[in-house]
Amino acid sequence: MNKKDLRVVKTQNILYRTLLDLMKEKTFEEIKVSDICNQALVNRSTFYAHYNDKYELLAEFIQELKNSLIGELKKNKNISNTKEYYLEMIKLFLDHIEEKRESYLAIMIHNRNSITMDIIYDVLDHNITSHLQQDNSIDESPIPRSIIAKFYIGAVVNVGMEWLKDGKTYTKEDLILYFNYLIPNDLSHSV
Amino acid sequence: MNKKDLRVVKTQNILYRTLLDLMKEKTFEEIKVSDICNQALVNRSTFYAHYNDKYELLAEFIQELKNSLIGELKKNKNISNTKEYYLEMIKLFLDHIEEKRESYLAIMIHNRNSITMDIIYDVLDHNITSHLQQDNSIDESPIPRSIIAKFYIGAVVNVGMEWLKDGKTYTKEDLILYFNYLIPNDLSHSV
DNA sequence: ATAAATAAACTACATTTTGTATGTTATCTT
DNA sequence: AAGATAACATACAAAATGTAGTTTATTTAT
Repeated sequence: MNKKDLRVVKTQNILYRTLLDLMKEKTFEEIKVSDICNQALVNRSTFYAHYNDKYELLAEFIQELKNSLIGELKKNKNISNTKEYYLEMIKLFLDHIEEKRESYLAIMIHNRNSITMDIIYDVLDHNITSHLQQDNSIDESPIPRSIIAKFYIGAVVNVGMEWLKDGKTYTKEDLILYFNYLIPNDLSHSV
Repeated sequence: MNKKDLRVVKTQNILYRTLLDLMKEKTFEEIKVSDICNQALVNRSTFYAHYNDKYELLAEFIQELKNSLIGELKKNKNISNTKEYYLEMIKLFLDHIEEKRESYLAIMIHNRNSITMDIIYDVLDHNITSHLQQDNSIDESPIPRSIIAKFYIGAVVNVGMEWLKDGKTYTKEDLILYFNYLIPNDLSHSV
């Protein structure tokens, strides 16, 4: 297998990085291909040699975040159907958004919560929902599994995003403690 | 006070309506001012007589939804600091998204959850957070009020949006019942 | 019902941005 | 060191934007 041409790696990195920087200043839509190229000191024709348009560059940006989150969540070795599993998931999720803080803030500031939410929901949804499928502790639940999943995913993500924006008023450990209170021992909510 | 010129009302309505229709087909960004005008049978120069750009039209669209939600939530006469208040809030919220279903679906399909979320979060956040300020039943809570608010708002909105997208697999009454299970009697989560 | 007001249509134009194509120069790989 | 190829420079056609000036049609107010 051949190593990728250094020039290609360098150009793509710098374009990626420049997009990130520009998103701190303006909406993604306000960012023109020429803006990226000017700031990156890359010729515009070179840009088009790599991407068909700016949306492709953004897609790469998003995919990178998704992959990172997916990788992070895989670290969860807890296979129990208990609260511990979900709390561990949340911890890994917080680790991830903390690590990618710069990226998430960039897309949140000027692009509304939009893109962020979708990235995270996609991944978490897939993970949590599939786990819930096998969680027979909620067989007797009066609430459909999918609703339970949406409920807690929405809750955790919303708190997480606020935490990032707030500039970490609380420590990650604080947050996990709060979630420990907020999430019931019995996810099935059976009475 | 003079009545608004009929021509103006007519044109604005048709532009608004056309934007909504087009958003069912493509991304907001893919929609060109000329697309709107062609489909609306309105001259492009007329468009610019009303709005500086398509973003201004979208802003109006969003504002309309916000106002509608604000109006809906005001119907809550329950002033207690109990679970009833929050459940009533949720009911009104569900009424709202059901009524504005077409609009919400339009912005969700091609524009990712983005805009939707922001509209709703803004309004709900303002409402719930300010109510929580006066809720002294959670004075003793180990969890900050703002976190509690973000948690349940994210949860409810995420479930609500899924409900819309799913085409109402459950009735509104079902949903309210589920929320009744999912939301604890004691919001403070004190042990 | 008519006149004055004004919105909408029509037309034209300068500007920006996009996406593509082509030849040259610089850099990397083997 | 030679061949491969990425990046640069330049040019161009097409699309879309935003503005301006003129004419036509509709509405409001008398």
